[in-house]
Amino acid sequence: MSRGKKPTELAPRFQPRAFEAGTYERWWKAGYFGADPRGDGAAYVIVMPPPNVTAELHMGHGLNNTVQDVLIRWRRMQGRNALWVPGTDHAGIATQNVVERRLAAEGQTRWDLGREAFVERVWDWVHETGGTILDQLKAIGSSADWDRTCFTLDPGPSRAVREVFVRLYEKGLVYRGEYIVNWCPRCATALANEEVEHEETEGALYYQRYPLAGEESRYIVVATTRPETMLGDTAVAVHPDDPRHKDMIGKSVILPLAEREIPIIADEFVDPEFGTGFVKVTPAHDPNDFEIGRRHDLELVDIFEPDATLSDAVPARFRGLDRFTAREAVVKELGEKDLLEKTEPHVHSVGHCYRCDTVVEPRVSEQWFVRMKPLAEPALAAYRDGTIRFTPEHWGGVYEHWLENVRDWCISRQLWWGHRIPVWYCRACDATLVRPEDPDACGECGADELEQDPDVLDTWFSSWLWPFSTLGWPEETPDLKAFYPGHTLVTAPEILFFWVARMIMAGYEFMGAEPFRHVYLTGTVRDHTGRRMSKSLGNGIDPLEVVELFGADALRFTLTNKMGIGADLLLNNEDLEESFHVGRNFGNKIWNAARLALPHLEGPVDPLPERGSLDLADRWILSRLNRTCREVTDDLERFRLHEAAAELYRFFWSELCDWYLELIKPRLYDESGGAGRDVARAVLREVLDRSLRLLHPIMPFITEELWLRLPNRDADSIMIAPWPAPEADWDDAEAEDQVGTLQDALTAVRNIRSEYNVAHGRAIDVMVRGADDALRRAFEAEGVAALKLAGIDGLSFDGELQGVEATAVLASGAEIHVPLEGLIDLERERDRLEKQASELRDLVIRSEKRLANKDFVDKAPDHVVDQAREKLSGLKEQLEKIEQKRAGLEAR
RNA sequence: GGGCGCGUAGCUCAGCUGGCGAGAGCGCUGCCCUUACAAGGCAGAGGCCCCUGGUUCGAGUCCAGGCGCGCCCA
Repeated sequence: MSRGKKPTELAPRFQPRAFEAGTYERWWKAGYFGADPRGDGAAYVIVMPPPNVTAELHMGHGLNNTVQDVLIRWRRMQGRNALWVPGTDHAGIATQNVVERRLAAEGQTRWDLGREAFVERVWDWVHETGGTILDQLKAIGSSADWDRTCFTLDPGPSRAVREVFVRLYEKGLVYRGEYIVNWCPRCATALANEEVEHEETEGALYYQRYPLAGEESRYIVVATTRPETMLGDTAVAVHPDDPRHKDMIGKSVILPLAEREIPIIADEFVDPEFGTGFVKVTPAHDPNDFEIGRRHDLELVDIFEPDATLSDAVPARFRGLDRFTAREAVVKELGEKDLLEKTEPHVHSVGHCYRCDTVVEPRVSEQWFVRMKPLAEPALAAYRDGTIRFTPEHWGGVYEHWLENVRDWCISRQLWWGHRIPVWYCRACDATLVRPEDPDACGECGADELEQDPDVLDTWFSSWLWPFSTLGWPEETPDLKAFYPGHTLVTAPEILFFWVARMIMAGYEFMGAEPFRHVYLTGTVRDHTGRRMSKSLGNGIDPLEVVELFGADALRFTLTNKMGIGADLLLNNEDLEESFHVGRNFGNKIWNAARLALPHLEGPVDPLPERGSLDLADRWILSRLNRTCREVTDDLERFRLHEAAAELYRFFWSELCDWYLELIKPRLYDESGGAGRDVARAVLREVLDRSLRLLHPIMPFITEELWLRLPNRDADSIMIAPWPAPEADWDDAEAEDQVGTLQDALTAVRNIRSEYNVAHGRAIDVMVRGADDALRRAFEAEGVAALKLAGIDGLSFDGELQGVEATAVLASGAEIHVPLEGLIDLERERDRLEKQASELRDLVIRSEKRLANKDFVDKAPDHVVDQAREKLSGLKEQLEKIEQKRAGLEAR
């Protein structure tokens, strides 16, 4: 569908709402987002970090997906077979929590409904809200291949999950066992170590007396931060080499309150410096104690119910108490019995559930685990040999450190929402069946009394397969062949361990290759006071509101512009205008540049003419454009998106709009029928065309809207137009030099006008003395426009000084004289010149010092020394002229 | 306890591999509704680049230590 738009349709103001949605619709219908495994060009693949299926878009998603879309659009324009795989995640705990909360509002629990009905309810919720977030991603312009949208609970990814579980089980890398795990009493499930957030907390250290068995008048003192767990103590430990307590090893104490006799044992783990050197050992409720318990074959006394109330394992008076109430009760009773020696304030780290922030309880239970060491080896090697790289680089070290110390992964969750563990237990013969498909009968005894493991798998157990499960694995699909391994992963650093590292491990284990080569970790979005934006703090910004107000391009440009490598990103949630006006204003600038340009591009436009027929301004802008093109491409290659954005902003605004458009106006408006107008039109078309292409990955909508109105397009959409390459013969140092000095001259004149408040309408005469060749030729070539730009009426060279005039000396040595009879204030002029002279004097001194240093002259590279010499002579000339002029004024 | 990051204009930050007369946006000052744009134009003010040492001909940039602020892991 070839489509052109009439330039005259352009509204005077940039109104993104008028076209963004329609443009997106058209792209989609044209199939531009889709990638074909048989497509041309080398593949370039990004898998989208799947947002929670019921989530709503927040600024973190906005940032993340902007980066991905910039990269994918750029690579697509470069001719790569670009695939961006979208999808959503079932987010086990989070989603189940939401639905449970909704049930609670109806006065129900999931137990009231039963497993099947509850899961139905969750599906209802997912069907109701799922997909919202994907539509929201479309609103910000994301060009993902939506036809491939995947959900972690879809049949394909589900099959991959089972396949992986079975393979790992058969390899001995998945095992079941009774271990101490992190337990969230509110979610009533085990968590992986990574799912626990540690927080420094002001607590207390309780010194408790445990009487010696048989010598009740003597006691030892243990220190603990968690007195309530004493009810589950099964030993007291000391360090074997602790001279103070050596003689106590082998004795026993009477555990107070519980009135049980427990041994005093020796274990290397005990830190003699901590407390009294005696530590209580609670193997069922502390990870270290659990290890001690194993070594000494201690009994496990689990004192908690799943909801962290005290169980039947404790004396009747404590049963049913919540753990924090129990702490008070225990402390109170110990005090009453004179068994509490003292308490001291103590800061220690307390684990919290990453989903509900409840204090996590270490608890022994039977769970499924993945043995991680063997999986970590290739993932580590891939980082160390440079196969996988990180931006910012320092995250590589964090990744490496985690992998070196990786612990086994608890993958079972006591939830109902998720992938059910593919394990069946035979009630007849006790066999354990681990199968990718649901079995009908026991493989051992043939009985059909099978019971499936009630637990589900950690959500991350499906997302770690994402880079290949979304492409059809375990089938050997054409997609898998064409699009694996992928290339870039863009995500937030907080899921480096949860997701990124595990994906790399899974990639090597199941595909024999890395899932991507480059990991780009974004910063964190914060509010203007530096707090992380979050739902609970209520300080978030809804990206869709920003799109409504200012447009997706404004959102994207602002975010891109603000994202330094590794830097957090501050946005004012109380003032969206303040936060996003930069992007919006830039859009408006682009829009208005087109409003000027497009009417002049109506009718046939010539191809870019021979260099010989180009004006100075034309040669200059093409040279600058070339530079911009190189820099932007280089920035994108190095993931320096913020610099690409800044470079484009600078080029478009400060060079194209401020100078080029102004310089060619006389030619554009020239009705005389000369060739000049056609040349200007051809160059203008070319420059706009390329600038818009370079801007497209960051600002897809406005660039499309305007690009479609350009004549001589080579594609039906800018999205599939080729990425500009620099043209060797556009580089033009001479033109850059000439225009540069012309800009200096005009700025000097404008400065004088401004200094003396010369009204805008009042044209002035300017006389230039000592102009170098570059300036002379620049004025010759661009005189008409140049004079207009500074409000110059008559320009002359090397004339006689008038006497009463304002003067400026350019870096090139050229003198600008503006006779302003009646306006010049001699004193002011002297001050002006003196100020400039004084600045120059400082520079001259610095410069002379540097060149007087023999070491500098000998050791610095020649070109640096030469440059310094030229600089100095230039400065001296400039200074001399200013001083002369000032002295002249002094004489009056 | 271990590891990492940050400290540059009033504010938010660029400044990557050392050569800077230190930049941008906002804010500020003055002038201008000049027919693409007041969401704009022109001109300008504003900086012990946290501190102290070191490496180097040369340090905002590299190294060490200190101070202050964050983050991650145990």
